[in-house]
Amino acid sequence: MRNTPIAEVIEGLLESKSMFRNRDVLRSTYVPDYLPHRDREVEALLKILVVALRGDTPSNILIYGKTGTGKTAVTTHVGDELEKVGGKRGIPCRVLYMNCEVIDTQYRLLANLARNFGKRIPMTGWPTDQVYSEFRNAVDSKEQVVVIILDEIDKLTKKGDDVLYSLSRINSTLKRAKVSLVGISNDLTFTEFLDPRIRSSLGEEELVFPPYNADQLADILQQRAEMAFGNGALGGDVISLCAALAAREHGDARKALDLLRVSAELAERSGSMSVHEANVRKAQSRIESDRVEEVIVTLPTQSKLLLYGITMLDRATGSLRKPSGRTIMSTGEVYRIYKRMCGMIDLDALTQRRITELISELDMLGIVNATVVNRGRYGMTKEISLETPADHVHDMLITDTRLQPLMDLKLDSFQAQLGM
DNA sequence: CTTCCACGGGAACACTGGGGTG
DNA sequence: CACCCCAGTGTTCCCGTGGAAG
Repeated sequence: MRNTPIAEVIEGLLESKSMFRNRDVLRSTYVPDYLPHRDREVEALLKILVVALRGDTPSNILIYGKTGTGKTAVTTHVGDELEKVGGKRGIPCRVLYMNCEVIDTQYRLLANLARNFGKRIPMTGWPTDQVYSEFRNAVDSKEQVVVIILDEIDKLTKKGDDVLYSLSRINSTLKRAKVSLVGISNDLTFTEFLDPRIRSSLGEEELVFPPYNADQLADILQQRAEMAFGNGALGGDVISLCAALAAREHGDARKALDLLRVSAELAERSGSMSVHEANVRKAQSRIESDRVEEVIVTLPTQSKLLLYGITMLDRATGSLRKPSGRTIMSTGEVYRIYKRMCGMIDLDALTQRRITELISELDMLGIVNATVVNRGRYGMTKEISLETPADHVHDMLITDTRLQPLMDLKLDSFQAQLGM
């Protein structure tokens, strides 16, 4: 291989037979024509929205369900159908999909909506209400039905109460057009923090998507596998294993699909023409470690340094701890280390208030475990422990150039500094 | 009943990157 | 051009609060 020109290697790889016929159908973003085990949900959603084609205003809808229960797939699928039928019947019907995890401010949401109607809105600069009226006027410029899908709507509620309020009652200001909102959330409790007026108008109808069980997941995988692979590419138990593993995690179809796709990719890379159970097991740990790595390398410098401090503490106490147990650290300890390290690499230290917040973020990302405990006379703190082996995290962190000066920091001298 | 340490909400601030207007 | 307005981000400052150990 070493002596072969790269061009030839590429040629060879391209010509070698692939077990895949169509890899993309295994991605969770792919929406098939038929969604197994979601007939009820499709029908329910369609029933609510179809009144728009009779000239009435459809209710606003909230859709709940854990990740990978088909919320987005069902909604976009129904949206497409609605647009098609509307077009056939001469009723202009627009379905706008907005992912609030990406479009996460009021301004950006309104600007994106307005741009869908050909308005030119600058990225920033205008007052929000001006963007709102641009959008409103664009919508009301003719008779039409507009369905706005707000995916991950819970991400918006923190900073976007106002926009939800105005959108939810936009209909009363429209003369010709009709607007319906479809909010999608995986947090069942998110309306609790909402202004009651918004809550009632947004949640006129509510749909809850139950998680898939293992059999249903297997059906979904079977459907996709037929499109994705050539004959005989899958070993006997591969699908049921993927389904079982994903079912264990609240019936997440996205996870099941990822498992199947990555298993197949691993098998292919190892030169095999079929996927086996072993590939699935390997894929499982691979997906998780890829996720962790992705999260860690994209962390802002301050969080990296904080995490670096946590790994150092973990490693330093490693020799003292029982083989099974993790090192448990408190906020105070971690903060002291962090501050010391800031001095070493010439970085402004953040306040403890802020660090508490960063720790919580690391917790939500699943990098560390942090729970608040009340130790009575000894006050309140977070008990922090690493979720992934310290050495592993450590190796990823020192690839950051700004953390390089800390590389030579040896464990023993560190322990000495701590007085251990 | 006190005491202790940090949690976490809220206001306020500094800055950035973009308006529009005279 | 100078100038002020606006949204958004990341941060600091201030502070009331929890709840078991002492």
